[in-house]
Amino acid sequence: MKTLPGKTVERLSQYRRALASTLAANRNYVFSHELAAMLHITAVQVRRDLMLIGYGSVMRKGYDVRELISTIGSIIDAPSGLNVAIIGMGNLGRAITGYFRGKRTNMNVVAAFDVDPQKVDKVVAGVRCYNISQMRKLREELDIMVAVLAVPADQAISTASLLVSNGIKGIMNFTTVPLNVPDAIYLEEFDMITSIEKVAYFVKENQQPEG
Amino acid sequence: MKTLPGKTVERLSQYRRALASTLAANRNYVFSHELAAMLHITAVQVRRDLMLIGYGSVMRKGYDVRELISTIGSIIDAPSGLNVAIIGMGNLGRAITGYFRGKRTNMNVVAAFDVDPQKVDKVVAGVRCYNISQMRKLREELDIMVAVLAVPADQAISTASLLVSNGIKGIMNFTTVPLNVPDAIYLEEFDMITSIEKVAYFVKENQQPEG
DNA sequence: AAAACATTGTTAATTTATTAACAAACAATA
DNA sequence: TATTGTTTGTTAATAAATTAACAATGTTTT
Ligand SMILES: NC(=O)c1ccc[n+]([C@@H]2O[C@H](COP(=O)([O-])OP(=O)(O)OC[C@H]3O[C@@H](n4cnc5c(N)ncnc54)[C@H](O)[C@@H]3O)[C@@H](O)[C@H]2O)c1
Ligand SMILES: NC(=O)c1ccc[n+]([C@@H]2O[C@H](COP(=O)([O-])OP(=O)(O)OC[C@H]3O[C@@H](n4cnc5c(N)ncnc54)[C@H](O)[C@@H]3O)[C@@H](O)[C@H]2O)c1
Repeated sequence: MKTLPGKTVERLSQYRRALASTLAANRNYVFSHELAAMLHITAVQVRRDLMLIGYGSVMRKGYDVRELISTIGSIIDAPSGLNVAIIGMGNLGRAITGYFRGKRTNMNVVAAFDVDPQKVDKVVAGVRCYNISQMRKLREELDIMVAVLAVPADQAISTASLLVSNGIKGIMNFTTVPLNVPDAIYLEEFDMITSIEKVAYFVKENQQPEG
Repeated sequence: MKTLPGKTVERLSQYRRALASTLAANRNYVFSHELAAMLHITAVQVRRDLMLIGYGSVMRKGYDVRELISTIGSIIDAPSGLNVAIIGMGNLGRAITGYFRGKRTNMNVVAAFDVDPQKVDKVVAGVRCYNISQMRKLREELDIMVAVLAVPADQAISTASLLVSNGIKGIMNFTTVPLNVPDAIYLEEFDMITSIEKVAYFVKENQQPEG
């Protein structure tokens, strides 16, 4: 299959989450407009995304929830699951680790890393924290592909290059420091202040974003 | 000024952050291509965004960093600052509260709210936690406009309607529950699992998102 | 079993967002 | 002071994302 647009990938992840809650509510079928309402988007958008992943089999009473969940999984999930490490077991690192626990996803947080002896060897939400010096060894042993970077700002750049040189393939960067990584490494960044400033702007303008 | 596209607002916030670090490095002017490099975007994009906010005065040696910071502020910031509350002082609530501390922004986290007696009346990173029952009163007294929702999933919907009925104008939703709020309330949502699943997908595909 | 209705998949149209192209505005250099 | 080089602001072109339109397919109602 052709590589999907990033936006579609994001929505597929969200559809799956919405579908899981649909299932939890004992509904076995959903219409495109129901899925749309849950995500605050249009039904056409939903249908178009599902078209892109070639989701066919449908009766005229909506999509088969279980089937769609599994189809989405077959598209966006790595076949054998994907191992994730948290780098920096501070407030944010702990919040993320806790968040993953119990979520039924195809991803596993298999390790955390820190430099602080107080954090090392502790277990949080079932995840053990190792000294960052063991990164190379454990990266390989545990087959860690993706790192969530949650270290202090002044450690961000050096830690990111350590990750890259140790064979990490994707980085989710929560620090506010813009990272430079090789093209082959997929980098995603998020900053709450940007998000909240956006909320603030549109609250001030008292309207929705144009476009 | 015409309402800006949401994407541009996001980038303005990021420009400002990048500009602050430029200033910290004792540079008083930046070129569009330098700003672009810091955000991994193109110089044209930068120039176009600045055009949209009508940023004029420029000598031929780049943008005046201080001036640009203040111009961006005059566009995206609320004139008198904007007060924010954290709803749910758990792991994530604490991480966000700590994150705001010391960040020079126009926004202030002025209160947190929780139901747990263990959390109420405690102070974290300079922010006091109140019982949620005091929300209405304090919302008004402290002029809280924006709420960051970080309560357990099963409390999300009821808490959101409480926020709305108490006069909150914008919500940053970190729970995984899709909220329904009146049109007049600006709603922004974020889910780490979606972001990390996106990283995972493009790592698997071993390429960048198309488009 | 015909008519009316509901829902999908897909193509076409529209709208947004990004990128390219380039004249104008200097600054530096010869 | 001409010439060369940089960098901007803006218009035009391109590309991406969303929305609209609608035929096809089946379901329900009469
Ligand atoms: N993007 C966002 O929305 C957002 C929100 C909150 C925090 N943050 C950022 O995330 C980062 C962490 O925030 P926090 O509140 O958890 O901070 P924190 O200080 O609580 O945690 C940082 C952790 O990193 C560890 N650490 C330090 N140097 C390290 C190294 N070289 N290698 C591995 N671990 C190291 C520290 O020991 C500590 O445990 C900060 O950069 C902060 O600005 C971002
Ligand atoms: N979007 C993301 O990326 C992301 C990441 C981490 C956590 N989360 C979500 O954020 C939420 C909080 O996560 P957490 O790890 O901080 O959980 P947590 O359990 O540590 O914290 C939740 C807090 O909310 C309080 N609370 C419960 N009911 C409340 C109510 N009615 N009003 C006010 N406060 C109430 C609890 O006392 C607790 O302090 C969860 O919904 C979680 O799924 C989202």
